Amino acid sequence: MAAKSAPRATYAEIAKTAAVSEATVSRVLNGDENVHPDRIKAVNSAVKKLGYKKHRAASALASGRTGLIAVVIDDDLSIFADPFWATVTSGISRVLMENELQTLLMVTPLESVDGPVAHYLMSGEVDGAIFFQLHKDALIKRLRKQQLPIVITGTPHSRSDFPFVDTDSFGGAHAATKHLFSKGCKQVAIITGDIDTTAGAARLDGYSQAYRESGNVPSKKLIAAGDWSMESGRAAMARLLEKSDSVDGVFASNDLMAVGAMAAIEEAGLKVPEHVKIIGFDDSVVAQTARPALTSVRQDIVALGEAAAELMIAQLRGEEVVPRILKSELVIRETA
Amino acid sequence: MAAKSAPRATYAEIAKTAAVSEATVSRVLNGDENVHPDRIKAVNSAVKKLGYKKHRAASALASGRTGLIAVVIDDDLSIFADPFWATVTSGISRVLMENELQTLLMVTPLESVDGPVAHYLMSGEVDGAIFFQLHKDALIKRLRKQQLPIVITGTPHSRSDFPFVDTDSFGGAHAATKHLFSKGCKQVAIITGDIDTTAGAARLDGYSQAYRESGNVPSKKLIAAGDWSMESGRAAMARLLEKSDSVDGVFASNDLMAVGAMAAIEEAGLKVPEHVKIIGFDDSVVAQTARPALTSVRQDIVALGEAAAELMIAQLRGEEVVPRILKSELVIRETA
DNA sequence: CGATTGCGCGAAACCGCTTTCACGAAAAGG
DNA sequence: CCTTTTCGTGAAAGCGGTTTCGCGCAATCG
Repeated sequence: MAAKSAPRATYAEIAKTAAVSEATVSRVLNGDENVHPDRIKAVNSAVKKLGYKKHRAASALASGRTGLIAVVIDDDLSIFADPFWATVTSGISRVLMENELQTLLMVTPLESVDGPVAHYLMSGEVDGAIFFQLHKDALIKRLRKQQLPIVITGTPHSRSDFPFVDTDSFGGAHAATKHLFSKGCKQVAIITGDIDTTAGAARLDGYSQAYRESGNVPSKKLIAAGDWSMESGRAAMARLLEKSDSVDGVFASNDLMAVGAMAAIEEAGLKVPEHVKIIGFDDSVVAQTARPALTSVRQDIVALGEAAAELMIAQLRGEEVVPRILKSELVIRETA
Repeated sequence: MAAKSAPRATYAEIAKTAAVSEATVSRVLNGDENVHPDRIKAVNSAVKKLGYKKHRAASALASGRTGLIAVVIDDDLSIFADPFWATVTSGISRVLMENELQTLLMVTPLESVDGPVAHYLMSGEVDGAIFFQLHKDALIKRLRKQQLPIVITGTPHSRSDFPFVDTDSFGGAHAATKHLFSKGCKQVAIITGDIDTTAGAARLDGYSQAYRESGNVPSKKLIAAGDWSMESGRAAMARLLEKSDSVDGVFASNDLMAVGAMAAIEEAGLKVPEHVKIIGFDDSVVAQTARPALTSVRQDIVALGEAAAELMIAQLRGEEVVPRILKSELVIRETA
């Protein structure tokens, strides 16, 4: 049942038509410096003439490099339904592909440091791993110790020396909050995400900072906890309206909660944005389909994935790597 | 920079501790029938004792089977942002993983039959390919001719003998339309998706059929063309309201267009569901965040992916394969 | 100008598993 | 009881690259 692929050219043939040894072919194809220009040319033209493509498995076996980068989503399937991760993944995939690397997708809870996936990653079957939604950093530490190049998408908790990429949550939240004040809001509340996550915490910090810059300190009453879900946004908003009827601006830490909050506001007989202005975060489809259309903090998600892949590639090359924080941008629609 | 993986066990060691030849080890590990039970046991316990894992690259080189299944998304990045495909992919990934196969993600336009991706797929680097969003079936035909196992997600145009999996678009549309009639609607319109796609056409057919079963024939005026986008839904609805002010039910071929239609209805000063009832298709997040919450046809998207993977595996085993159509189900919320 | 160093290159071992081939032993057949 | 099959098994030849090793030659040095 295996594919009856067209007969492949091999080093043997290239070596013959270029009149060099297979060793030299290998050197040329792997960019070894110490080869005479003439031979390089000869090999390259033979390669072109024969339409040669390197056999990945053979190369992997001999060199120990598989050309595979795992994209690991440490969770059950549901999380991948979030368009966010899918979009990041597509960015990763594009960049890797351009660099002759392949994207191996692993959607699975990483049970433990000894689980099958962990084992898999550690056994040299991939050249590197990019993690989303990090739950277990014990595993990551272990992998790093084994020299496996790692990139984390999202800021890791232990701000250790893991290479990571992230959106500027703090800056986005800051800008959103500031915008609400500039629109004349006096009592700006926040609906936080899960503040155990670094993104949740950073967004709260950005809000607080902007609040302080406005000359006041946000009262506890203006901070309502959510967990990223629409329903939690609705509940949080309901609580805010109860505690303080003067809330006239809300920064929700993601779009889903913002939409939930809008529902609560409407249920309370108030109108967005007349009575309460609101801003979300992510600029997801939901922000665009909401009515009124939701003002939101936009992150360039594809770019996030691309950055992750680039960090990976840098590591593979042995370059030093620094975390990368991507700018976010306020997209103004109707709610604020 | 390669990973300094723990020293791997090899066949040599297993053979020694089990006191058999490497050939026998291979037989046992690949499920060859003709091995004495005692030796099978010996090998298996040696494997366990040594914590042996097969070296994929070596195995691939020797056998020509890579254990890799490509998931090919024939489009640019944007399409993968659609949670639909991401969800399908996660279903695929899970099933493949359970069967010791890996998911190779390729998000890229398949330019031509001679493009790099095509070449890649044909050169035996993967054991099979699962396609989404098929644009070029010339390529697929070529791949099949090369014996490469293929599965298509979504009904292919040329209803040739490609193995495919799909949701029952016809049935879903039929049920939705019927539901609108049963709710007392008299003039039920449809907003179609791109009817060049098989899904778009099937949904229109389901609608028409249900309409006829209600004892009437749908007039042309009740059929408005969309292209799956929210904006096209809004425009289509506006046209419908113009042409016939008595429309009191709408089946939109996806959720995004349904949401667009709701906006148009509201802009016309009408209310959902009092004046116009509406049903979408997909039961995506958007259906849940919409206000009023959108009644929609739900497809089990993860199951779709799983089915695709299963079809793939069946082919790999050399079994005969028949297309699989998954049931859809109406999720009733507030709009109908 | 002989001795040392460095560069470019080919021979050959090797990566770890799969598969063909042939052989001895046991089972079946005459 | 001897021949023909069948069955279980190991030796060994790959699969297609990569990499070490060492050799010949030219450049460098004293």
